[in-house]
Amino acid sequence: MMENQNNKDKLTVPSNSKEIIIQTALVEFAKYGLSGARVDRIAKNAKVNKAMIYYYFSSKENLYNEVIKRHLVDKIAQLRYHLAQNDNLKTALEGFVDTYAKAFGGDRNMISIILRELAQPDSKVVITMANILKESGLPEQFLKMLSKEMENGTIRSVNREQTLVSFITMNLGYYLIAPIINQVLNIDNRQQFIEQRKKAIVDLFLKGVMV
Amino acid sequence: MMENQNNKDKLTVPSNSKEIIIQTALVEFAKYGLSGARVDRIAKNAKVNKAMIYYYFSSKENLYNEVIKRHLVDKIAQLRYHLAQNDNLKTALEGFVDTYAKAFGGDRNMISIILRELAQPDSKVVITMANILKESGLPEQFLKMLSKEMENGTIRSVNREQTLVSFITMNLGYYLIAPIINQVLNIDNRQQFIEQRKKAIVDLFLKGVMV
Amino acid sequence: MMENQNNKDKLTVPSNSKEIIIQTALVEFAKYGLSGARVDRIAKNAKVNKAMIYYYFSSKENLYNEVIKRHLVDKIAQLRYHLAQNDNLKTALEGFVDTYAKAFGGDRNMISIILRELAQPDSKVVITMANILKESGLPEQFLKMLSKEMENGTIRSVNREQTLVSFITMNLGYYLIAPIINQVLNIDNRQQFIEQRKKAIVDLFLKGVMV
Amino acid sequence: MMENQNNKDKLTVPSNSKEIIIQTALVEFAKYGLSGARVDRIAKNAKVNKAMIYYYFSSKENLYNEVIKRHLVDKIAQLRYHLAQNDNLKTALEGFVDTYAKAFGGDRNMISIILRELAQPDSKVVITMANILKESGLPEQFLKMLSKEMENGTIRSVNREQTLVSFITMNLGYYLIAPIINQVLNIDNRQQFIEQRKKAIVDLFLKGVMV
DNA sequence: AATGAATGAGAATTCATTCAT
DNA sequence: AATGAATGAATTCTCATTCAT
Repeated sequence: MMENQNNKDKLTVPSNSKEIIIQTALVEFAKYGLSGARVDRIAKNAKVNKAMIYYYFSSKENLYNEVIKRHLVDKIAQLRYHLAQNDNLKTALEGFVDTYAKAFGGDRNMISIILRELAQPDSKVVITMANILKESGLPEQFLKMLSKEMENGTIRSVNREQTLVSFITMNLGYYLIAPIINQVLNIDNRQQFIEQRKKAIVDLFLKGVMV
Repeated sequence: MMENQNNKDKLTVPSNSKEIIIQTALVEFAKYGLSGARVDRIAKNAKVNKAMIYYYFSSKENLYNEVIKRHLVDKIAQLRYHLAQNDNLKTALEGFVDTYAKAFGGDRNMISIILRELAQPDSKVVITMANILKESGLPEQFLKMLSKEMENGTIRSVNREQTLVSFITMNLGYYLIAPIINQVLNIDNRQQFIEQRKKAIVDLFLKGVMV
Repeated sequence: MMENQNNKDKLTVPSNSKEIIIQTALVEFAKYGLSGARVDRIAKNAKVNKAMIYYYFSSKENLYNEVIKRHLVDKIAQLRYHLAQNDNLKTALEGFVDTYAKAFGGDRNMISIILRELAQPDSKVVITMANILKESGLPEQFLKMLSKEMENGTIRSVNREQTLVSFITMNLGYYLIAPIINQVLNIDNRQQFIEQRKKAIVDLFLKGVMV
Repeated sequence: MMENQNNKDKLTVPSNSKEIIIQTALVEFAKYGLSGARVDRIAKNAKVNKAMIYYYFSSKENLYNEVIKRHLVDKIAQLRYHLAQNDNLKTALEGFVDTYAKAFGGDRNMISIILRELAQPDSKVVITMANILKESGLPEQFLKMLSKEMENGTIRSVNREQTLVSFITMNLGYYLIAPIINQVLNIDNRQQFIEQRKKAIVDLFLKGVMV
């Protein structure tokens, strides 16, 4: 009886080594990539015995996949959660822009991991990401919004796919090449720049598609 | 150019192993990154003895730097060479857009390498690239162009830096995340998409900044 | 037998994990040998917690010894039990042959373990087995039987040790190299082959030693 | 020119590390089995850098297979070479018996390896051995010899397969269980025992099959 | 008895780099 | 320039064993 109770108590406080490993590994993989990451270093930084990493994840590569799964799911969840309500075009765009900023403007670790994956032509992670995006319905929703506005005559006739890509790249693009941009333009107040960026994107885009 | 001439001049034609190694290494580094690249594999693919790589380049890291130097210099040269003449805003933009397409729309190897470098916060390569860009005067030139057009009243008053970033990301952004975009939008004719893209960028941008 | 009774008598039926572990370990050691066996796998197959194996057996090697002790004792017991009554030579031989078939024709696990032990020059298990055999009096009994028959003039004068070895190897030998024999001779009905074998051994041996 | 000559000279004295590794590994695998063998120990005993083992053999398992290939080929070659001429039954048998003694009475290393393989039900090595044996035609040749002699009336009617198995096990069997036999029968002069054994086998077998 | 987590000492394998020729 | 062999320091992964509860 006491044992059962103990077990139940334990369930509420499961060993958090696994979590610590995942968090530590995220940073390691972001810094060094899959091949450059060192299991030893992860273990040391996570303050766990190296064997525990194999106990929970069975291989470095698998740990990598788990890290991505975990954090990508988070990012996607954010995107979905902040999904703009389609009140009118402007507020919808502002919603999107804000969501990008929230998802990628903060923690740079996942950005690093994604960049490295983008470098591999047939990366499974990229394929998965694309599929998740597709299935999320977000791109379609954006395209439909454009169609509707064109029909309404609110915006001029544009190539919808290209317009979508323009919007995405204006948003995501900065987060990807931030290290270059920041240096070229001597940006020191990153947060302020992002706030300006959000406005500038909506501004340029809206004017750009208006009749 | 001078280099080419030198090579051709030499009567005692040196083995072109060095060149072959650089080309093979480019592909290897693009595929696997610096830490994932294998000297063995480069040697095998280049069909040279592994020791020769050390004979010519003394270390893997040095070979990597040589590869980047060589191909980045090429890219920068292209950017400078195609540098738009400032006839009027539209043709200038078209020139820029075309230059991006020429520089990054073809061989994806350097894109991969750059993506991986962008993933590292303090990448020396990124810093170098940023410096080269800065010193090239291209950003400044673009900003000045905007200033002039604003003064002329040709375009409306905009945040110049943000506008520059928007323009760059609309251009470069696609090449960076092409693997995702292509899959999400089911793009099979890449070349055609790029042609459309060039027009769409200029179109959206021009309308976007017009008074 | 006494052991079985004990187990059944105990009202506070102890968990039979120990037994299950021994049986599972037998299979594991037979398949992979001592060094190839995995405590994890034994635990998993026995459906017990790995630590329980150490609780009961304190080490892998000790578990191995327990397994051998248990099953070798069984085999020896069988050999003793079936020990032929020395009515006449033929029935005695038939008894022996039958005993071998019963001891080694069924479960191949102990055969595997013995084969691996035979592969080690100074295997303690082999030494123990030899001692048990020696002390069992079986070889001596066989040799005496031969002596008596030679005195009686029932069989011709032969080297008794070699004759013993011939008899043992004809019996045991098949069980040891069965995997090869079965394949070379395309034997599919193993049981039938063993029945034939029993007759053939007695037949060849008897004729072979007759005057 | 000088270089070419040098190269040719070198070809006559290729690095013998590979050979040394194979010989050392044979002993290691015989002693400890595949899973018990240590690459470190092989390297140390062979006095080569551990990495060289992977340079030549790419994995421990592959080294094991190469060792077996090499030495099994040797053994089979011996068996074929000593293949008895079918003058008459007795000399043929003597030839066989002698061949077994030559093949298995000397170096015990391969015996150990074979014993461990026999312990694994679906050992590829065992299957290969059986196939080689089959294809060698030896068993068939023996069976045919028995048939002919039965037709001639030289020997009595016997189950040919069983008779073959009896002959093989009388020969091979001793070499397999020598550690037990030697101890049970207090054999110290192994070589002398083998000489006696050769005679005893032929003697018992011949008498056993005679009309 | 029983469990999940943890540990530490290996053991296999890899790989950049160097050497001898 | 070129090659095959060699080296040594990692690096990933394994596994018997133990601990805390």
